[in-house]
Amino acid sequence: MVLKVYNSLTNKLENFEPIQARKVSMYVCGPTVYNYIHVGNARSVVAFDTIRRYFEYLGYDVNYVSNFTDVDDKMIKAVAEQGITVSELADKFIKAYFEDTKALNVEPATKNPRATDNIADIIAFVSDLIDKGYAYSVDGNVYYRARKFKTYGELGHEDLDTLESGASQHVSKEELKQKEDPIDFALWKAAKSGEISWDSPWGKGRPGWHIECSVMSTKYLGDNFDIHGGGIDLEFPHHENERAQSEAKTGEKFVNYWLHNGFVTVGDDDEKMSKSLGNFVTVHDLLQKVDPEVLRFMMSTTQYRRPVHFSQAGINEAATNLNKIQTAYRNLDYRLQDADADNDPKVDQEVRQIQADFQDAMDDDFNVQNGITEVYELAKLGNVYSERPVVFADTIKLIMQRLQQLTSIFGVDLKIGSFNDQEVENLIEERNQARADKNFARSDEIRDELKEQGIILEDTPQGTRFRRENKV
RNA sequence: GGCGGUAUAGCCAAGUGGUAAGGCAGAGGUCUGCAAAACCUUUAUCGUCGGUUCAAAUCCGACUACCGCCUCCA
Repeated sequence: MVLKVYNSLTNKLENFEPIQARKVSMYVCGPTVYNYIHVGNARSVVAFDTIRRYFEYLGYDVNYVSNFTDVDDKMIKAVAEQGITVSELADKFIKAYFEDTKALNVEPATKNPRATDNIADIIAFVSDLIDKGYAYSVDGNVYYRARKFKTYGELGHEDLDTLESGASQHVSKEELKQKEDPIDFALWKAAKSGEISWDSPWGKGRPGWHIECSVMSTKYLGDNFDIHGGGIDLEFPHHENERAQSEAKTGEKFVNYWLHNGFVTVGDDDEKMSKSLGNFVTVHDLLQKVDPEVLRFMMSTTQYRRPVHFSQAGINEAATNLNKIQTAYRNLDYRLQDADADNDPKVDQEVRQIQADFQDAMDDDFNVQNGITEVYELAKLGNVYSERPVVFADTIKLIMQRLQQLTSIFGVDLKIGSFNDQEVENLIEERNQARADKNFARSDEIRDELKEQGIILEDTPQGTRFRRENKV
C-alpha cells in the first residue's frame, strides 16, 4: 500500500510522493517561548514526531526543522513585566522546551532555528517582496498586499470578501488606517519606544510573526519542500500568510503537503486547551506527577487530526494500555531463559502478518488507532506464546523485536530490567522463604509493603519478578 | 454571519454500501496459597427526521448539539 496523507490545502487524502526519493523535508511550527509548553503544544510536537518516526520506519531520511518564535508581542509584554531581556526569557524557555520534549521522547529536530538569529534574512525577504510589488511600507511598518496573491484564502478555505468584514472588527484603527486593505498583514512592525528592535530599511523594528517561518523554512529546506505541519489553528491565517509570502517571493510552489493536528480539549464541553483561555496544564507541571511515557503514549496513540481529550481518565487508560504492552514484552523476555534455540515458523508468519496490517493502517494517513490495535494483537500473540510449555528463542526474540520496533514509532522504548534494587531483591527472597514455610501472613505483608512503593510482585512458574507501576 | 470539524456500547474508539475491529471498565471462568499478570467467554444497531437502494453507521436532504478558525494561539 502507498502512504496516503490528508492535505489541508485540498482537503483530500493524497498519495505521498517525496520531492527526492527516500527523503522527506518537513517544517513544523514551534512555540513562542514565553512560558513552558502546555499539553496542547506538546500534542503537536508529539504528533509530528510520531509522523516523523513512521517515515523513518519506512526508510525515509527525514530533514526535520522546527522553529522557536523568540520575539513577538507576548514576549515583549512578558519581558516588561519580569524586568529581563527578551533573549533571557527565550533562553529560559527554550531550555525548558528541550527538557520537556526530551522527557516525552521526542527526537531532536535536525535544526531548531530562532527568529532572532535570522533577522538579516528576514529583512532581505521582506525587501524582495516590496521589490516585487507584494508589499509596501507605511511609517516604519511593512504590510503584505494579500489580495495581490491570487490564491490567497485557498489554504484556509476562506472567501476574501467575507474575510474582510470579519477581519475589520479585530484590527486596530491605527493599523487599519495604514493598510491598503484590511486583509493585509504585517511583515515588519515598527518598534515602539523601549521595545527590542533591529535596524532595517524601514527604521527600527521587528519581524511580523508569519514572515519568520517563510524565511527559515525556505532557508533550511529549500523553496519547495514536502511537508509543513502545525496545529489546525495555524492553518489560517498563519500558514495562509506563509504560503502567500513564500510563493510570491520564489514563484514556486511552497509546500507539497499541509498537515494540521487537532487540539487537546478539556472539560465536559471539549473546549480547546489554550493559553488565552487559561485552561492549560504545562508539561513541566504535569510531569511532576505523571510518567512521561504515559503522557507520550496517550498523545501519540490518537491520530494526529483527531482531538485529544485531556482528562485523568484518559491518562489512566493510557497507563493501563501501555502497561499491557510492557507486560507482554516482559513475559516474553522471561521465557527466554528456558527457551529452546529454534523458531516456530507458523508463529513467525503470524508476526509478519500483524506487522503488514500495522503498516496498512499507518499508511492510511497515520491511522495510529488501527496501528496500535495491531500492536495489541502482537502483545496478545506474545502472551499466548509465552504460556506455551515449550517455546523457541528465535520466535520469542522476533516477537520482542517487532514489539519494540512498532512501539518505538509511538515514542515508547520497551526495555527490560529498568531498575535494579538490592533491597527489593532481598525482600523477594525473604518472601519466597516465607511462602516456602507457608507463612503467608509474612509473604503478603512484604508484597503489600512493596506495593506501597509502587512495586508490583508477580509470581510465575519461572519464579517471582517485580515491576514498577506507571505513575498517572 | 462565513468556513471547517465532530456526533458509534458506561468510557476511549475502528469501520465510507452487505447485517457493528480493538482497548478500558463490568460479569463469569482458567491459573495462583491468596494475589498480580496472562488467557478464555460475555456486553451496542451507530445524534434526530426523511429519502435512495434488494441492502446504509456507511450515499442524498433537512435538522439538532458540541468544538474550532475568521484576532494572539500547537
